[in-house]
Amino acid sequence: MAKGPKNAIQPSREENFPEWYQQVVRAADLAENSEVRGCMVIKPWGYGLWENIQKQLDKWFKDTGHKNAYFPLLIPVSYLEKEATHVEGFATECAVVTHHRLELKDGKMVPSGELTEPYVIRPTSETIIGAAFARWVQSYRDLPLLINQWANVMRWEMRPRLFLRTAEFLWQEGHTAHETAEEAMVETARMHEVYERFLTDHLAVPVIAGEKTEAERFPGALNTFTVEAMVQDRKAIQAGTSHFLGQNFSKAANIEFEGRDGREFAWTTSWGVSTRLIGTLLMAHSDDDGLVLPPRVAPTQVVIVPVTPKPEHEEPVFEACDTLARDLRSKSFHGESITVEVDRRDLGGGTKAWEWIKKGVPVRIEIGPRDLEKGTVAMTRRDRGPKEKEFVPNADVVTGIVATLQSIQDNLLARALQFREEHTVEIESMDEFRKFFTPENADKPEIHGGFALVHWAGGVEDEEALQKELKVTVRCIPKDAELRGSSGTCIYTGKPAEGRVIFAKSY
RNA sequence: CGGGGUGUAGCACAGCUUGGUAGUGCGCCUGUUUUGGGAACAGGAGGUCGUCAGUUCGAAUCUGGCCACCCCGACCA
Repeated sequence: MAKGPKNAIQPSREENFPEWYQQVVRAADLAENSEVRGCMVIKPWGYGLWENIQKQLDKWFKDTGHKNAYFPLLIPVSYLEKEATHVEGFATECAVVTHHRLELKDGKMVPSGELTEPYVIRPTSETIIGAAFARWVQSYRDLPLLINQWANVMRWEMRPRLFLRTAEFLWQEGHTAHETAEEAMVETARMHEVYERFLTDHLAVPVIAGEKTEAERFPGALNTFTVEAMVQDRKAIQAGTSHFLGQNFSKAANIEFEGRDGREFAWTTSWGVSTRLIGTLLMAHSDDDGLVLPPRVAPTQVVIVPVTPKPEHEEPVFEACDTLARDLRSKSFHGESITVEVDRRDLGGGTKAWEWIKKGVPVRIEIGPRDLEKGTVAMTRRDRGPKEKEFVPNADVVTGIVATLQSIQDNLLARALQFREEHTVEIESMDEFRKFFTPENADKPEIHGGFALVHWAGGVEDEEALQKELKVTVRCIPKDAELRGSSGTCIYTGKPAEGRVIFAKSY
């Protein structure tokens, strides 16, 4: 019997993290590159993850008073022009629609029927939603207006990577309008917290919540709040953002209403997360055997693999599998019935087992003839080694499954948190700072760095200089008082600084 | 947009220097034996060699144009 390699994914994370990432995406059958550069085909296993993310977040959006709606894919260029900073921020990555028909010329279809005004395919929808809000809001009694949209957007990226940065991606964008600045700020903070809670409790990804500096702010926003995660190459990834837009967009789009004391402009917010969450999830938890999924978002939480050495075993073993599947499905985990799949495909047991390992299914159960005799099953957890098989009495599987799933969920979070803490340091000098962010091997940089908590009082130019020198940026000004720490001296400018910020390399 | 590289079966690649009619591994199909951790054997299907032109009796192989993709940089919520 030929043995496969020790680990399912080559190269390992240590050897080549970006390549490992791509191999995990492929091995787990999440998505593939399409014939259109920068666009991806999201396959059922990847889309199942997105559906779970959607389902759970959507519930929270509704719980906090929002309603879903849908706005057009095409946005008149003149709309983008209305907000100066905004157009500047997105101009370089817009796909532009200029024609509305094709004509056959020399056997080729060529665009014809030029539009009088070109459209951009939405890179985000502040402007077109703003125009709708302007129509909908007449009086302070129409406020607050709390809208969310699930949609695709397009940003023409130079260097695409599946889930992390693609030209087209799926996301959710919330857009709200309020009577006062205070209400809008409360909304911004509330959704920021929703994201923080979702990443922590559902994706088991610990995040640092905080505010962006001017250099990293959303084009057109007064304040941008972010949740930043650390993934296993110790880089930061922005997992969700919530923006306080002030009156910038309401003035641009004329969201004006009859207030309690005369005409006023509304205060707006916007907030979003995207399919990037899937890339974040992957890089936070997966190992050298492939994807590792937190039970709360796994498309299938338990897989049952029948082991049938002889044809005559099939009937009783399949029956036992189906019975167990039914019993497990009758249990509920966080209010949803447990998702179970029985893999009856006619393939070698080992092959099937490894497929599910690579897909990251939290719990794998094998049932064979010997188990039928003893009334047990063989159980493995994806957060442990692939050979750590436990033989569990049948009845205990059913009674214990909820606790097992929760234990995996908790373990993943604890593990990720520990990883982040191990690679978060307070730094007091530029020498130390440079050393922290400089790989020892310049030709083939090893995994290095992490989160650096430093006192900072620099401006946009100072951040740009550091980005140029070390490829690091301020990820956020942490909300958490403990991380923020006490006042001190800016590590770069020497000016007094109110507290610490987080520097890191980022996606 | 600059610098480098690669296009050969579903995937990964060899063959090219020295032109002679298409190969290997994985995957796929059929059969037999297998099956408690990535099975073995036998047989089989699958390719206008990125594209257009040139050289030649003959081009995957040599020459030129074009196209696509990848890496590095620039850019990037």
